[in-house]
Amino acid sequence: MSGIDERASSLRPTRQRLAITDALRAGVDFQSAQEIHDSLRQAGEKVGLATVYRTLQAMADAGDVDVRHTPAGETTYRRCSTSHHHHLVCRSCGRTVEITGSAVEKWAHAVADDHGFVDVSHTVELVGLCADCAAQRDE
Amino acid sequence: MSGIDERASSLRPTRQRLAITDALRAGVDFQSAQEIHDSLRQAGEKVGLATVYRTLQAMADAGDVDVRHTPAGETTYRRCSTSHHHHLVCRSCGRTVEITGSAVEKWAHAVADDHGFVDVSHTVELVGLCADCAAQRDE
DNA sequence: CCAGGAAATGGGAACCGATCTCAATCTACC
DNA sequence: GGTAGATTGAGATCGGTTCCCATTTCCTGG
Repeated sequence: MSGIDERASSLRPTRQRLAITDALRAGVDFQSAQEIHDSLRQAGEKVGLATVYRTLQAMADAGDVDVRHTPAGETTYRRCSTSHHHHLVCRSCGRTVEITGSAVEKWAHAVADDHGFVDVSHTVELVGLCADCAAQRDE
Repeated sequence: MSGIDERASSLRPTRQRLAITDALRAGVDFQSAQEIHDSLRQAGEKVGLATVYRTLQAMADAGDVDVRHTPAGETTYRRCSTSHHHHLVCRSCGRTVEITGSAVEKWAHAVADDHGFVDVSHTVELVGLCADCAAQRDE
């Protein structure tokens, strides 16, 4: 494994890979490998679980998809340049608020630029205590 | 498991828990449960692995520590309000740059405030391609 | 100070997501 | 059409985490 990565051209467009790409396109949010495997099964496509894992990993390496780890320890994937948002999660009740912050986007881009990095994606997670849970804690 | 969480007062300050708190205090960055378990062993403290996991989880629930999932699938912990920085990682060669961005900190705080959340911690990860790897890819 | 009972502990089994192995299959190209 | 090399898939395997349950520790009331 050399440090230099080959062009992405070594990926052959097999039926399985196209199916996985489709599944990613169909899902609006992050999906786990197993979820994708399931939905492919239901769609009638027979694809091995190992293939799903391998393909998603290859895509992640190539930068075609973003990767995210859920609190449950699952690895989830989403195709790049999807309408893009972050989450604010309550650590007590799990309530989730979607955030779209152009401020972070700009910041991320600026920082990356500053260090000569290109093609940068980012993951942001805010975890706190929502108003209700905070009130309960303090009473 | 009711939706309403009890006060944190139900945590008894046992020797094991104090040891784990110490280990968290000693480490400057995120540590996995197993790393903490190891360092406790080396320090002469006999603490079961299950206890380490349980305690860290309880602390995370109570908001005393931040949780982070590494790409390798490990769950790591860091005590809150440690001197705090983020990483910019090259997805090809793994080069890492530490970033301290007061801009994000402010943004995170503002967003949380806006939604009535308190005691908010955040995790930010920037993944991209460093200048060298980008040059190699394009040649 | 002591007994009772709930909370906490720890070792090992169980679980689950992810990876690896390897023979069979398919695709691209000559 | 034929062959080399990439790809696939079923099952074994691995590593991190959680569960189980008997034992121990700690708090509380008497």
